[in-house]
Amino acid sequence: FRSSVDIVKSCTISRDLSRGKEIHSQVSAGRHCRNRYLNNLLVEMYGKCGETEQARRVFDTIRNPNLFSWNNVLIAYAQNGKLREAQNMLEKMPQRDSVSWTVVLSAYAASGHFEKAELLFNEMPEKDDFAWNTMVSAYAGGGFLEEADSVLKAMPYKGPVACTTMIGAYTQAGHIEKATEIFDTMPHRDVISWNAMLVAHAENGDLLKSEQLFDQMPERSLSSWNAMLAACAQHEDLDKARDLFERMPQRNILSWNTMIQACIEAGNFERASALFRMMPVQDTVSWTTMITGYSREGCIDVARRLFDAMPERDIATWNAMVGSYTASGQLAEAQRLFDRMHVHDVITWTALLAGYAQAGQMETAESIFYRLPGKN
RNA sequence: AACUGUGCCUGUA
Repeated sequence: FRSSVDIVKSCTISRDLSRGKEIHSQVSAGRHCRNRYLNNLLVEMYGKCGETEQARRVFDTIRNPNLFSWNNVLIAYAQNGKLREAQNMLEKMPQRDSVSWTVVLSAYAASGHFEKAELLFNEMPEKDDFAWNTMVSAYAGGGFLEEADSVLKAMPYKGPVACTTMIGAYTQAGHIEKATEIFDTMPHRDVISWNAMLVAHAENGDLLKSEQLFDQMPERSLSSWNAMLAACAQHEDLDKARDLFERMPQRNILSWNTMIQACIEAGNFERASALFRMMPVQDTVSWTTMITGYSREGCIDVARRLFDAMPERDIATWNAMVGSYTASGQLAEAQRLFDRMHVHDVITWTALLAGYAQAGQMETAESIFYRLPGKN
C-alpha cells in the first residue's frame, strides 16, 4: 500500500502519465482498489497530468468522497482551464472550504477573468492567507499592480508570500523603488523574499546591490546561489560567476545551465562547451543555451549539428533554431524548420516575422502579422 | 495518521 502511494505521488510530481496509468491499473486490480486515500491521490495525479476526464472517472468510483476527493476533481477542472465545470462543481459540492474557493478564484484569474475572481473572493465566507495571497497574485499576474497593491493593503497580515508576489510584479514592471519599499517595510522576510529582492536589483542593473543582499541574507538556499549566479551572468562578470560556482554548497541542473550561460554571455565558448560536456546530465535548456550561443557567434552550422544531435527538443529549442536562421538571413531554412514544427507560439511567429521584415519582404511579414494568433 | 490551493533561481524573438 505504502509503495503504491509513493508511486502515485511521484507520478504526480513528475507528471508521468504513462507510469500513472500503470500504477492505476495495478491498484484497481489489487485489494486497495476501494481505498479512498489512494483514489484521491489518483484523481490528483490525473488532474495534474491534464487528464480531466480520467480524474473525473476515478472520482466517480469513490463511494464516500470526502472534501479531499471533491477538491481534487475541482482542481483537475480548474487547473486545466475548464472553468464552467469548475464553477459547477464548486456550486454542487456538498461542502466546500477555503481551498475549493481559492482554486476556482485562481483559475479565473489565470484565464483573465479578474472580475469573476474578485467576485468569488468577496463571496468567500472566510478568507485564509492562501485566499488573500491568491488574490494578490491574481492581480499582479495580470499586470494590475494598483489593484494588487490595494488587496495587499487590505490584508490583515501582510505575510512574505503576498509581499514577495508584489516584489516580483514591481520588478517585472521596472519599479525598483516600489519593490524596495515593500521589501524594507514587510513584517517578515523569508529566504524567498530575499531571493526575489536580489533578482530585482540584478534586473535593475545593480549587481552591487544584489551582492550586498546575497552577503547579508540570514540564510541562503540553492535558489539564492543560482539567482546570484544568474545576476553575474547577466552582467557578464565571468570571474565572479566562476568563483560563486566553485563555492556553491550544492549544484543542480539550473546551476550548471546558468554557469554555461555566464560563459556564453562573456564570450567564452570554450569554457561553455567544456561545462556542457562536464555536467552530470544535460537537459533541453542546456542544449538550447549552447545552440543560441553558437548561433550568436555566427556558427550556425555548429548550432544546427547540436540541434540535430540532441535527444529531445522543446518549443524553445525550435524557436532558437528558427531565430538563428532568420537572424542570419537564411529565410528558406527558417521557413523549412517552421513548417516542421508541430506547435508555434508568439515567439516562433515573431522570429519569422522579424526575419521577413529584416529582408525587406514586407508583404510576407505583414501577412504573418495578421495571421498571428494571440498578438501582444 | 497519510492526500488538495498562493510567492523566488537557467534557455528561445
